[in-house]
Amino acid sequence: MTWEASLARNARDYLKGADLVREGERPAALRVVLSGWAQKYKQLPDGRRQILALVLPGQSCDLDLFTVARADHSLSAVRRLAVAEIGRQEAVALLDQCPNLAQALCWSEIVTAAIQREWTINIGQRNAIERVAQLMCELFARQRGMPASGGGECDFLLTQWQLAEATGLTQVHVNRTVQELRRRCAVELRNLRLYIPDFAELAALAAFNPGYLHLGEVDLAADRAASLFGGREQG
Amino acid sequence: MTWEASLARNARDYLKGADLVREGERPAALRVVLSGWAQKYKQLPDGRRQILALVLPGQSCDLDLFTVARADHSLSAVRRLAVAEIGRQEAVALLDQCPNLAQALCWSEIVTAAIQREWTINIGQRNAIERVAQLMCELFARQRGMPASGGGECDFLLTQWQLAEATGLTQVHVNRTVQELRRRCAVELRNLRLYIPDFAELAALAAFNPGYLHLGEVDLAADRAASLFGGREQG
DNA sequence: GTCCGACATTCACACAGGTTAAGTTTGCAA
DNA sequence: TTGCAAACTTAACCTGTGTGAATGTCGGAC
Repeated sequence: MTWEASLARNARDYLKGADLVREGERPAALRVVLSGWAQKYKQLPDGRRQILALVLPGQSCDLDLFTVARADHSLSAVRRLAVAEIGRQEAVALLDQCPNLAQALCWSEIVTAAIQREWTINIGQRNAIERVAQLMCELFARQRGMPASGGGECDFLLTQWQLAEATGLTQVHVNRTVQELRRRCAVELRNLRLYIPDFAELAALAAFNPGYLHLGEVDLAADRAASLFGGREQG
Repeated sequence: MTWEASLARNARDYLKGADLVREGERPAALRVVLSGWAQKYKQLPDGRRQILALVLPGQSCDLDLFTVARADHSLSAVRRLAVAEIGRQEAVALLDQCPNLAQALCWSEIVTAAIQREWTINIGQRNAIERVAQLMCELFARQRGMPASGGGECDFLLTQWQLAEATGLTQVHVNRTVQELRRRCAVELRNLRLYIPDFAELAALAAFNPGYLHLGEVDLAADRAASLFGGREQG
């Protein structure tokens, strides 16, 4: 059984908002996003919700969940989502016969942790405009890498409500903020696509520093992560 | 060379505020806190600072930093601090000859990541009282475990200014908040000690749910890590 | 087409928390 | 014992963001 075959054989679909894992459950599978975005989130008893991380195609959702008795956060579909859910036994067997895979997962965990730290300072220190701009920069860079110059476009599957839950703002204030970004011609958001006329300008607005993404740290692990997960390659 | 001997031989002291690692540097050592607290932090270009995590005695600071080309955050001393700084070669040798050590570090990374997620929702969703109360609950539980009933006391080495940087509030508002907690007899803070008369009461104030600390799950995890990674990490 | 639900937008108003700037207390070194 | 810096308090004032509710818009199902 190869990795690719395992992904294909275990594919599964979810509708928008459907939970893959709920906080407190015992997660039993290793999940890899095939298409669409997944979100990690936590909720307070009264319903306040924080999106903790976004999982993009090619990424694994829950290596962390895999080793832990009870999930400390939930995982759900941002929109329609396809994932491969590889059972524990099969996952262990695959990792066993392919140590590069284990290394790749490890590297992905390290980058995920770095992103989580950046989200912490984003929410803790930046104001509304900076927060939204920063998140847009990150999502662009994670999909397309850092543009040498000028701008570009990429997928953007979040509603303004979800954007609010990810940035610790309210949906109303996110709306004001997105419009302000639009007014300044820093971004355009249309049809689930994000258009950035001048990336450097948006990055300046956000005080975006891409170091935490560890792009292009040509590491044995990083190198292999790209090929193993079938995701796009980084320079 | 045993682990304990290595710790003792590589001990080193830092004064309050001194940096052990700065963002952008290539971290070269594995660090373990012997006494005092260390803080991970990030700074924006204009000086706004967010404390990302606190490292308590017995914990390692930077397994993450160990595998990465350039540090994505800084590490400094909360107050006078003693750490063991084990050079890369020596660390690799130790991990090589003691697979349990690698497993333990792996587990510690998993819990650290879970704590980082909790800090994200703390800053993103809770109000000032809840944030401060939550952090106090966490620091108590990490030092003393969850009390079966009643309260207790523990070290608390943060100034109100640092508490502000950790919670995304201002120093002035932290002061108001701590006084409000005092007024409600939820906590007392004196001489670098935190006194909690009734832990359950403080936990309720904070909507504190200790699941994310994964207390008492250690053995299970070591087991699973072993099956996942064959008991050894990459170098 | 037209209906409907999901999203986005707008508005008026409220307030938690930020800002600035003094004090006051505490710890500790000389 | 004094002196000084770090830490903590207090106060007056301000603003970015939250709240609640109504309205507008768009795309897909039928």
